[in-house]
Amino acid sequence: MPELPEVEVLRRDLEREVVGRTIAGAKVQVTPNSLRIIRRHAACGELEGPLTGARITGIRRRGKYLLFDLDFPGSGVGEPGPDLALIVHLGMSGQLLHEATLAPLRPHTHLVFDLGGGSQLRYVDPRAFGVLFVTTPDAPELAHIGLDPLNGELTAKRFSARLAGHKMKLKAFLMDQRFVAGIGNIYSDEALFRARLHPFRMCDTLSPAEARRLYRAIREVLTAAIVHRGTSAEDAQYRDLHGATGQHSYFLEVYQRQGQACRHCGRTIQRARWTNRHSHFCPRCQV
DNA sequence: CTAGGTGCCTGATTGC
DNA sequence: TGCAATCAGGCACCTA
Repeated sequence: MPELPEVEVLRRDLEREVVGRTIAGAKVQVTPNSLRIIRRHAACGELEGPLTGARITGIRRRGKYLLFDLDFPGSGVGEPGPDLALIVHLGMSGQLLHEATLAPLRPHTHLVFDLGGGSQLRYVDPRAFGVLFVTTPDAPELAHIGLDPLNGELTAKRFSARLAGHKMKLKAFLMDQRFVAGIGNIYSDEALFRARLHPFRMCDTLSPAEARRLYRAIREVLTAAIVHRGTSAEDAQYRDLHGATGQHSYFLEVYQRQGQACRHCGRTIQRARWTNRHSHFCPRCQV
């Protein structure tokens, strides 16, 4: 499932391939799932209208959200900054694919953006947990998203302070988008393993050294995953802009390795349920 | 403030 | 062989 590294890989691909291009046309494929994905708009036209004729001037990321900055050639000449933003959240199974206009539409294609020059940007999402909408460039809908662990916003000091102020499990803290932006089930498990911390430890029981260890582990795990172009695990259908898989699944230490030996100490990796979600961890390495 | 539950959805897998 | 049940997960929303 797309978390920060997967969304960042996609952002970089999009920056290279679609920034500077103009959306010649936007079309919602009208199905119940498609309408649910664009549910912030009452009608397809509210999305198709504003997007048509817009020039893509930049791609930003906030946590797991992608923001396409859009400019309109005719409007606000000389005004700095974009006029509008297109927000995309991939949910569980969303894919943004740059495909030839002549290529047949895949099943579960919900939106098609015509980029001219014989190519299209397509939003495909079998489980349809994704969300897509247009808003103002400051995107007030994303105000709840917390600090980014990689771009300098989340310093070790800020992280430790936030951690100490909460009485909840580490797993819950890491997954909560208000505190650290962009971490989901895969990378919370991997970061906790790397920091040698048990997922059910309480935030306020960590020593300063342990908090720093967790901070470093988060950054190292996310950075490595970006280098490997993301995780495309068995049930994680992540694909990049060209439909290619990421290679980070080969580097996972605990996620979906339950029953297998810990590569560090040899003990069997455990899986434990916590409020409808699973945590994977080594019972010896993680305390 | 936090914990924990539900619903949304499809495809792969498991069970009978 | 075939069909039904189960599970995976992020997030919004709800109650205690």
